[in-house]
Amino acid sequence: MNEGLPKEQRLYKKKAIETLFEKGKGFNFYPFRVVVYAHSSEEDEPSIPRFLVSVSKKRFHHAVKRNRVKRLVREAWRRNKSEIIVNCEKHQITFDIALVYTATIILSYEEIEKKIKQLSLRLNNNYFRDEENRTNAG
RNA sequence: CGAAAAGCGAUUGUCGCAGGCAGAAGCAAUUCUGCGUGAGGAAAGUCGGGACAGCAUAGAGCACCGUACUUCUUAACAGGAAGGUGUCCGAGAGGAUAACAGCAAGUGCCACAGAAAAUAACCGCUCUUCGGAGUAAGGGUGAAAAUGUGAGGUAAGAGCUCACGCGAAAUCAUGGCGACAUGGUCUCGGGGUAAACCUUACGGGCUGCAAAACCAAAUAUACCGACGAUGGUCGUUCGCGACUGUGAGGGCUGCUCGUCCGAGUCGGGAGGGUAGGUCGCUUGAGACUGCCGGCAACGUCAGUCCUAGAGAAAUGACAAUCACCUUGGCAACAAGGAACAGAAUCCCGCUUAUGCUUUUUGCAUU
RNA sequence: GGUAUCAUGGCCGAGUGGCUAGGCAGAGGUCUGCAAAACCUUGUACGGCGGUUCGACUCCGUCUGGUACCU
Repeated sequence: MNEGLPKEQRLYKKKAIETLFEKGKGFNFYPFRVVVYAHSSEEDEPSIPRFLVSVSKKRFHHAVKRNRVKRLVREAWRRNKSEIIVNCEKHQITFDIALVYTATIILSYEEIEKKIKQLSLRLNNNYFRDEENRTNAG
């Protein structure tokens, strides 16, 4: 039952979004620019990944196409984030992530899902393996 | 070849999102389960018009803006219907189209060319006392040149006069609710331009759901410059209160009035705080069907139905089968395709973008 | 979502319905031993479509694109 995407797993508060883009670290991962801000959970914050997808009006003029891209990306994320949830709970981490779609064509669902899977793997390696090493060492 | 209207896949499975209803758990926030609902004809542009809300349940005058053949229709409109007139197309029947009041109220403008662009005299013509006077027949440039033809008339000419036309204003008669049409009388011949100023008639208060209302949270004010009422009467528990004045300044649209508030206000540059939730929010000039009235747009009445309400912003993804279209094929089938486009307070229009399917209907040909 | 406003050469920017100024930049030349500066010459524009008008950058409608404000 980890495939849902309720409101608490989405990033919708203005302040949280500003914090993410201010403090988070970004890197390019075609077809996305990924911005991540992983930090220890505070009292009122749950230990889960919080997700945001953004498609610029500059690349897709029509709202129909923007909606299509957002729906595909959201769907792919929804199906492939279960491992990150487990890791977040384990390490008491709030994991804010923004996916900015930078390609100029609409990729198929298969391609996007493939990319999201690769991304998920990379995130798990970069953020949670380090945490484990550090806790073990410390 | 047109015209009008309707539709935009269906079912199943596995996940997912947003409202609603019902049930269960919980002190509550909320969670779980079930059922059912969830983009458009343009949701778009924001070009008209409203509803609704705030400002005085919106006042006067001027300014400003809009509209412009008539009648009807509508909550209203620059929308719609039926007619009228002009222009264009057509042999015709007929069709298409029009910001379609006024330049005969006033003012302005009309480049270049041309004698002259609107109280016409440069050439020409005629007369002459050689100073000049009369004259719009001829000049051919221009987008536009002073009503056309003929006759009379004259020094030469001219609507100067007459006849027949053309066009216009006024007026009368007939028909029509009316725009207008037909005919008569009389007066005229004034070039174009009002999407030039303007005139006439009618209409328009301003701002917009980021309006407005409520709850919660958070605060902090000081400095500089300008302007400013604190009077009277009554009551009094002597704190003050009521009534009535003077009043800077502010609200109401740009100005003037008018009106309301009024003890601090305005301007300047600093500094601080918030930006979370509820409501507005979807039952409405609603939709569909039928009768009747009307040429029609549309209206009255009756019955049935409830049909999105998000908020970093839902309405989705994948798979299978069946339908739809195109191409190939006798067929089975195979390959490919499916437009324009995504609600944001809500309606009525207009405009723009659009692929196909279905239904009704008109014309032409066979 | 709503309300305004703008669009003129490569860039900035004026423009009463009648030939679209000016500056910067570019190109060629003069000057110089070479350059700079100066001077001379020169190319390049009215966002698209339609209407009014004899004639439209200008007036009107519509479409496209940009900018600002309201929270």
